[in-house]
Amino acid sequence: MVRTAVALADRGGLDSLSMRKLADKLGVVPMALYKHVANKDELLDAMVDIVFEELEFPGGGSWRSAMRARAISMREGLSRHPWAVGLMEVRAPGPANLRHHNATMACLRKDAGLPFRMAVHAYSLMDSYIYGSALQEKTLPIDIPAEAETRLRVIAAEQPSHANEYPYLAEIGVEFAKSGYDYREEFEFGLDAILDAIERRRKLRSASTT
Amino acid sequence: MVRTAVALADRGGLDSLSMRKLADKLGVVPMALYKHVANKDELLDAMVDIVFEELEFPGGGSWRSAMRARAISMREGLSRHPWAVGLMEVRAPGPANLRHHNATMACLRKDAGLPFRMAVHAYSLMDSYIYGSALQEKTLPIDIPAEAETRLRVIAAEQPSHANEYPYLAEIGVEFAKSGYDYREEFEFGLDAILDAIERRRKLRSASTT
DNA sequence: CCCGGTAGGTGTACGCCGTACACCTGTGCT
DNA sequence: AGCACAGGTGTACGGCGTACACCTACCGGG
Repeated sequence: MVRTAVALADRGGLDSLSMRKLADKLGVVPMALYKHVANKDELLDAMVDIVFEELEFPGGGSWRSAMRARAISMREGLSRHPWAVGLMEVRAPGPANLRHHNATMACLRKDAGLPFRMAVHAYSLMDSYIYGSALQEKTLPIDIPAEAETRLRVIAAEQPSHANEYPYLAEIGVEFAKSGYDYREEFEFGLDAILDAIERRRKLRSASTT
Repeated sequence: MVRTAVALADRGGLDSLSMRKLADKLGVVPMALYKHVANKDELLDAMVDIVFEELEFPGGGSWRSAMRARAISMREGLSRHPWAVGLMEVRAPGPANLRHHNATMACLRKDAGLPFRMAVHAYSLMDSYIYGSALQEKTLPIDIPAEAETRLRVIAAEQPSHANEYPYLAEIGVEFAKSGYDYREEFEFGLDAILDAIERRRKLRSASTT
């Protein structure tokens, strides 16, 4: 049932996931669902935990490669399940969710050797970036280069008197029309920048305490 | 009308902003609103532009101080208007929105002297982080230290056999109960880390081209 | 002075949503 | 044989966005 709900939300977004449609898909009457979940929010919680289950978090390597793999896997997961973007950290965490957070903290505390506060900073920084990237990918209306260019051209064209008022926006339109916009590449640039910054602070701290 | 809608959404969230309630608040019948906006989405667009209007973006100083002030102002805005978090970059951008993006690109291109691709990378990195932080602040259920601790304690208590399965989560519960969780402080740590990383890449590039 | 257009408020109605509540049925344990 | 209970059903309520037809008050040009 939860799997079906995830599939429904994957194609069509959260809006097209209603208890009625889900029941239909399962060949059952809407109210039958309430024998398995208390309400729709509980269903969403269960769906989120499925997303967490899909995430991979390799141990064994350096903290940096582990955190990098985690971030990439998470972005991919949220890219597959855009509906989950605003829901990952709300309400009751499921078992996979708990496991994931615990493993991440363990990696930062033990493998990277960060003190508690620093680990929290690093965690918060990385997750904010990951969720923010997923959110942008979900909401930004530039998917196809041509579309992006059209959009920005239209903006300029709508008010001819303002055509040159936003030269930098125009530049974006032109450039993206030429070469496209790759969310994955964009994400990895920022990810590596962030990992660098964390690594630097880690070294600074361990140098000052030795 | 749009101001009233913003006020309604500020207290009570997006869910409690319905055309009917808004009409009520304005002493008018629901359908009257449709003489001023085509549909609810258009209303949301207008509301988002109000948020952009509130943002401050000081010129004059260094690119770094400008971008830092922008980021902080943006986080504050999204903290005041949590409902806007998922809506800032969707659909038709309003005039304040266009102005803001153009000014930001101008700062990165001209003041910071970044080439186009690099400016886009930096912009994407910063905005993802800002939106992600706002999203976490909105959705994470740890607002009051006591509540956070309770939550995590409950998680451990629910399955006594698993009580020690998540030692790092337990640590988080204990630490935050002691000292609280400050979203602003957390945000600024990451913000400065990101600004450092961008600055480093900027210097590297300009060194290699001279 | 009238008169038509228009800006803006009204009332009714439709189809969707989540879900409360009472009811029914088949299965398995004692 | 009896019964509890898991799980499917039907009806109904209140809320939502909004299509559509209607009404009213104003305002500029003949």
